[in-house]
Amino acid sequence: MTTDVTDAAALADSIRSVGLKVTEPRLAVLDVIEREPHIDAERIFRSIRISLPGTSVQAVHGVLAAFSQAGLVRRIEPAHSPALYERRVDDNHHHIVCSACGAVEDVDCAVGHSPCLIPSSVSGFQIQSAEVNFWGLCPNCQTA
Amino acid sequence: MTTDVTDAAALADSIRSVGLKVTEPRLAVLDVIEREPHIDAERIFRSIRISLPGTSVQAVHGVLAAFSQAGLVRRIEPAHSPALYERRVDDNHHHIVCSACGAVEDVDCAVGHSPCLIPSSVSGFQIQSAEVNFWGLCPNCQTA
DNA sequence: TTAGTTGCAAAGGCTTTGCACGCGC
DNA sequence: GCGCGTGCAAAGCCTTTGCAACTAA
Repeated sequence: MTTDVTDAAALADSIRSVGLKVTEPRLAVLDVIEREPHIDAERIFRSIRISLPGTSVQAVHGVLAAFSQAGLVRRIEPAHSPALYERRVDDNHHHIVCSACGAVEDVDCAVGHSPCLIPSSVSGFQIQSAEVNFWGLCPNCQTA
Repeated sequence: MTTDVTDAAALADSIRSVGLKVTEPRLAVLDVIEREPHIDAERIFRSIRISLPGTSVQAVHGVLAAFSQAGLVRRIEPAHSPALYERRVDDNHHHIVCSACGAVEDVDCAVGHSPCLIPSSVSGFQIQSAEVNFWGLCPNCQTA
C-alpha cells in the first residue's frame, strides 16, 4: 500500500549517504524498520523472508550491525527483550515499554515528561549519553 | 577485615526478614553484593567459590533470582553487559556506566542531575517505573 | 518431618564469528 | 575486476529449566 518505487529510491539514497553499498537485503531491512519502528531482528527476518527467501537471521544481524554502526538506525536494548531497532532520529528521545505486551513508543524529550538534563559530569564521570526508559501499561493492556 | 560475626548475623536477619531460609550460599552471595555493589553473577560466583567450592554459577543465579524476587536485591541490566545486582535501596536512584571499563556508580535522584519526574501517563501509557542510565568515562578512564 | 534449596547437567534465546561464494560499484 | 557483502554453519555468552539429594526450620 506504499509508493514502492519512491520509497526504494529514498531508501537506497539513505544507505548510500552513509557510505554503504546498496543491496537487496539492506533495502528490505531498512524498509521494514521504516514501516515498523522498534522491531527486533527476528521479526525483521520474518518480514523479509517473504520477499527474500534466501536470507537468514544472521544476515539480518549483519545488516543491522552495519546500519547501526553507520548511524542509519539506532539500536535500543530494553531489559527483558531482545535488541530493537529504529530509524535514527538525531534528537535524543526516549522510550516507554509496555510491560504486558512489549509494545514500545517514543517519548519526546522536550515535553516536560522526560527531561534530558545531561550534566557534564556526575561524581567525576565525563558523561557521553543518557538513556531513559519508562515501563508501564499501554492503552490496550490497561483495558484488557 | 570486616567484623565477620556481626555481619553474618545482620545478613541472616535480612534474609529471614523477607521470608527466605538462611543458607550458606545465600549468606555468601549477599555478603559479596554488600561488599561490592553492581556485581554480576559470574563475579559473585568467583568470589564465593573460594569459601564454598561446591557452588556453581547456576546456583548463584538461583540465589539471585530468589533475592531479587523477594526484594532483597535489585537487578539492573545495562545494555552491553550481563545483569548486575545491588543491595536494594528503597529510593529510586539511577546509574552511570563507564563505557570504557564498565564500572557502575549510583546516581542520586535528588541532586538535580537526574530528575525522576515520573508522569502518571505518557501518550496513553500508565507508567509504573522509570529507569535512567548515563554513559560516560569514569575518572580513571579519562586520564588513561 | 517437610517444604524449601542446592547441585549438577543440559538446553534455551539471542548474538557473534569464520569462511567461501556472489554481487554492487 | 575488486572488494565489500552475503549466506550458511557453528559456536559463544548469559541465563533458565529439570530433577535428585539435602538441610534449615
